[in-house]
Amino acid sequence: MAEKLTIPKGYRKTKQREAILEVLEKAEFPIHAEDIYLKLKEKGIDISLSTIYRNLEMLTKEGLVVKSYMMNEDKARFALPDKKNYLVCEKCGKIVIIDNCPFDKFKEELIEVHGFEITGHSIEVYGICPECQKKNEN
Amino acid sequence: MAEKLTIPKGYRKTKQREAILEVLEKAEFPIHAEDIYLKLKEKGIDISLSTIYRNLEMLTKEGLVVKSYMMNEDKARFALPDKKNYLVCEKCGKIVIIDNCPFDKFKEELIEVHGFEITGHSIEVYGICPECQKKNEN
DNA sequence: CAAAAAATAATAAAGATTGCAATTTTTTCA
DNA sequence: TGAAAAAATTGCAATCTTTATTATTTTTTG
Repeated sequence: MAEKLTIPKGYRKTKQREAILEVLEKAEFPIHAEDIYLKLKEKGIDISLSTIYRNLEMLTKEGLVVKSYMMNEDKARFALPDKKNYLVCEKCGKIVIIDNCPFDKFKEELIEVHGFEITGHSIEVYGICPECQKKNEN
Repeated sequence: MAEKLTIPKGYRKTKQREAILEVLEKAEFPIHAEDIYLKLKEKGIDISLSTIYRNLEMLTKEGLVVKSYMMNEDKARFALPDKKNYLVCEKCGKIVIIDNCPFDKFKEELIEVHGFEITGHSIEVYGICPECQKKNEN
């Protein structure tokens, strides 16, 4: 849980940058650029949306953050790499992170079959969460 | 290969619709709305981009088509469901479809751990293809 | 503490997607 | 077959997310 995220080498330390990293650390699943903007606004930290986008781009390039798109959404989400594989409930939209991603078992198979050198992956699973299953028993 | 795609029940048969389905059937990997537009233009079929978007939305809702976003691209791609899991080369952008997706083996595990009723999934793997590995031996 | 480099803010611009009103095409059924 | 009704398409405007730009502010360096 307590990831020790620091601003990557070669980049300056600014309060905006640290605030963005803090929001990403606390987030329980991938969030939108605007979510970061609003969360910081709540805390009284005024920041420009473009600063958020610029920093997210940098953090993604540096590998500290993973960008993803979710089912039927036309805007990107950002998360720390350990939150990049998730289940989404089609009814209520709940997002549940997949820990211990079973992907590694596939990896070898994929390397063998396709010859790719694999550097990353992202898995999105859709379904209906237990609560919504109970609600909609029809 | 020869998927038998038909316009879903309750929708009218139009040449635009059939043309869009044909392009999707022939595509080897997920493509952009604009790719469909250009492919049809080549064939002399003049169609409006908004018609393409409207139909893609309908086909996605009906489950005939899967929408996805690719690494560092800010526009959606569309494909038949059997092409939704793929490898992307980070160097040359080549896309290779993953057949016989090993996901089913995980499915049971995910159901057990999270209680979700699973309806779908999508896997994107990044890496470097064999050709680019050879080129960049440095 | 002053100069140089980097980052931020604010706004404009770009690009993808959706909405809308008018027109055209399909379907229906008399 | 051939109106009439329903649905779909067009063309364009509007919207929304993301990127680019430029002036200003903040950090860093020595």
